[in-house]
Amino acid sequence: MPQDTHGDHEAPARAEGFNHARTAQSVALLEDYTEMIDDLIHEHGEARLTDIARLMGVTHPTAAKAVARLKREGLAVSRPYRGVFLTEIGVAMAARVRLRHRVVVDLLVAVGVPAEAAEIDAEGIEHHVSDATLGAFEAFLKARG
Amino acid sequence: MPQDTHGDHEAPARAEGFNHARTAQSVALLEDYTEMIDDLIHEHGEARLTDIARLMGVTHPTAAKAVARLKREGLAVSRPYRGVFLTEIGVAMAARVRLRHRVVVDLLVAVGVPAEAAEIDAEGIEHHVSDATLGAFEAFLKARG
DNA sequence: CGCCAAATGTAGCCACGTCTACACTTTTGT
DNA sequence: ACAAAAGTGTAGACGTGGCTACATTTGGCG
Repeated sequence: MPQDTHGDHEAPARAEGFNHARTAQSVALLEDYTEMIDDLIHEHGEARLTDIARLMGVTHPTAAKAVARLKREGLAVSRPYRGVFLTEIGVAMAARVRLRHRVVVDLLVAVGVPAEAAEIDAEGIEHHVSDATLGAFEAFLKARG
Repeated sequence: MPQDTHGDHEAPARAEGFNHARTAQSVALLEDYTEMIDDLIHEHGEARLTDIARLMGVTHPTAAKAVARLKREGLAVSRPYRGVFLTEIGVAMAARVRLRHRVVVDLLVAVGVPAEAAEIDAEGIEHHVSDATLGAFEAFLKARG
C-alpha cells in the first residue's frame, strides 16, 4: 500500500528508515508467496491455491489475489484451474529469500534466541534485512563456525 | 490492514509466523508515531502535526489520520489546532519502543553491521522482535559488554 | 488591528490485503 | 457416467495508509 508515487520530496534522514520499511513491506508479500509456492512445488510437485492459502493462513480468494499480483509482476504463471508455477525470476527470488531466511534464523539462534521464537520472528524480520546486514550476518556466523 | 476478525481457524504451524508478522505490521505504525511524538516533545516541547509528517516522511493528512488512530487507541490526545500529546499509556509505549530500538541497533552493530545500515534496517526489524528475542539480544550484549 | 502565510482540518480518491458469498470447474466415488 | 465434493474463480465490502485539493484557523508582522 505504499504507493510511493513520488518518493521523498526532500525527506529528512530520519524519514529514510520509515520509507524504506514501508517499501520493504510492499515486497514482503511477494517474497512470502513466492517462497511458499517454491516449497510446495518441491514437496508436492505442484502448488495448489488451496494449499497456498492454508499454509499462508489466509482464505483462498486472498491467495488468489496474491497470485494474480505475482503474475502481474512476472514472478509466476498459471492457467485457470491448474496449479501455480514460478518463472525463472520467481525461482531466483525464492532461492534468495530462502537463503536469507536461513541466515536470519541462524543468526538469531547464534546470539541466543530460542529456536521457536527465532523461527517466528524471522518471518517478519527477514524482509527488512538489507544486503549489507545479510552480509554481516553471514560473516558473523562464519567467524564462529 | 490485517483485520483479523477471527484469527486462525486452524492454521498450520507454518502460518503462525505469517499471521504474527501481519499483526505486528498493524502495530508498527502506532509505535512509530508514538515514538516520534515523544521525541518531538522532548526536543521541542511540543509535537506539531507538520513536524510529525515531515519526519515520518508522509504528507500532513496522512499524519493526521495516524494521530486520529492514536487517539482512538488511547495513546494520544489533542485539541484542534493544538499540538499532539501522549497519554500515560502512550508515554509507556514510547519508552518501550525506544529501548527496543536501541537494543536492536546495538545488537546489529555488535554482530558487525555497519552503523548506517543498522539504523535503517532496525526501523523495520524492531517491530518483529518478540520479548523473548529482545531478552536474548540484551543478554548477548551484556555478555560481551 | 488587519491581513497573509503557515498550520491544521476535512473530503474524496486510489491501491492493497483481507474477508464472505456465490458461481463455476474438476475430481472423485459409487 | 453422474452426482457429490473439492477446488478455483469472481464480485463486493471493509479498513487502512497513502495522496491531492480545498477549507478553516492561528499567529506573526506591517
